[in-house]
Amino acid sequence: MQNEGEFLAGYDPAAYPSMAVTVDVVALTIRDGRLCVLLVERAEHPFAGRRALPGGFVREEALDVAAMRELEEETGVQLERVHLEQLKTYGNPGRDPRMRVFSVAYLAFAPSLPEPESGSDASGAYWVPVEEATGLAFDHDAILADGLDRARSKIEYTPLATAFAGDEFTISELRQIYAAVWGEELHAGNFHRKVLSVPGFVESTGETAARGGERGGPKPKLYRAGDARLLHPALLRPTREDDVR
Amino acid sequence: MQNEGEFLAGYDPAAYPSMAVTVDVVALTIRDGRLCVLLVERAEHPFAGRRALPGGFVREEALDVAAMRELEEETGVQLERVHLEQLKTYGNPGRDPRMRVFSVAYLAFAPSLPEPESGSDASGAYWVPVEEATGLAFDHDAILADGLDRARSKIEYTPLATAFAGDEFTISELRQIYAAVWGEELHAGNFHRKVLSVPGFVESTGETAARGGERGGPKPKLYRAGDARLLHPALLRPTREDDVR
DNA sequence: TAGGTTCTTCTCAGATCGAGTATTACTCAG
DNA sequence: CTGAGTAATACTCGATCTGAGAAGAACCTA
Repeated sequence: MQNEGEFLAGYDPAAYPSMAVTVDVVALTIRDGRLCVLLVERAEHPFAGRRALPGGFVREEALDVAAMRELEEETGVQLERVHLEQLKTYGNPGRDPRMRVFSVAYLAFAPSLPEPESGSDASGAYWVPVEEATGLAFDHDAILADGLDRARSKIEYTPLATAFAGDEFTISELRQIYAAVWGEELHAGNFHRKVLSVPGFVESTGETAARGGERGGPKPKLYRAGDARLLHPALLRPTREDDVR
Repeated sequence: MQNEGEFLAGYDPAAYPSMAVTVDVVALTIRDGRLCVLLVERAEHPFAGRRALPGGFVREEALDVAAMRELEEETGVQLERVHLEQLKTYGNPGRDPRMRVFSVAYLAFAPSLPEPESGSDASGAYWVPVEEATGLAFDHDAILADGLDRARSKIEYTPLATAFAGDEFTISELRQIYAAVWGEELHAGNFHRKVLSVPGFVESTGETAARGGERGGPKPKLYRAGDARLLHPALLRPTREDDVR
């Protein structure tokens, strides 16, 4: 882990506090049918030039306030419909070569957002498909993996997949969100039946989309998120024998 | 926007209030058919004389090592079969009147342990039925509530209920564990069918208990925990409409 | 020995599941 | 404008899972 020799050589631990608390955010969204995570390019040592999860030090504020602040700073967007929940805290000695750093990781589900402009002063943040988000700084690979696990199981029994969609969406769009997060296709007819049969998952707007799909098909009906907080019954992933043992 | 490196370079420890990181443990067990939590009586200010979750400062060690250490110090027992998992981190400013304290809470599932002797130098820890564990120090009431939520849902889709049992147990004992954690009775026949039908949940020892129940009934067969890490299908709680919305 | 208790296995109807089919409405290429 | 292909939605079917209850045998205490 401590491959930044020059940096560490000039670093005097005694001059600084021996520990710090940060937040790191695993912010997920769906772009072009792919599950993407928000990454930043690190300018400073350690891990200069490497990609990392957005994050920073916690100020005199609550933890979730710090997480939301970091997320808004990186995306440059006021986030209203974003879902944010605490994921896990990482504090192994040595995970940061400078000092003992405890990082409280958060998981965010965001509807598709504009790419942060690289020219703007906002930040050097950008969305990356999760399969391509490897080799991150610190232990952020592990944090991302934990976030993906959480996201994939959370949409099974909560309506949080709707947090990836706009205010109004079609059943088909919702199905594509599940497909993107789980990385596998779903049976359209069964998914349709299931979503409509779960009380409070979605509610009809009474409207239909302005036009059908790009390659044909009727105009789908529009729905918005319902008031359920849990899905009963749950929308389970196709059984994966491997994960069971 | 500044990243961690820039922040650290200009960081003056004297300009900021001191902070600390602690672990607190929600240790659960079943005693006499009741779900109990391990509490300690605080000797020092703040909250002197109040009950609290066992916990303490994190040393130069991993977080889960700190949690296990605290738990062993309080129970005075070497814990081998205990399940320990991270619960959530609490860091609201003001949750500790002395300074900013971030507490990483852990959740432990323990088989029934002997009551720590109050005469011993081990500690002033004791098991308390969860319904009676109110008015705790700091924000420990909220931490305990979160731990109970987690435990109640975790035994639905993982075999962790077996962590409350001994090495060998009967289906009936397992059912009483579920009943104690969920706070409701379960249909014995259906529970029996369900447990045996989930692959890897339990495996037969081939033995039967030395004697039947205290008030009659045949000698039940003995089982031990199987190798499953997830229950497929899950053992869902009777639907609670209230919790859904 | 009698009566009550518990373990374990069945039964049965209703809900849910995955897989497939059918119908209709739409888009696009030519 | 038309025909081919695609997608939204509804429906069918058999397999599986569910909760509720019943039954029989084993076992305890009185």
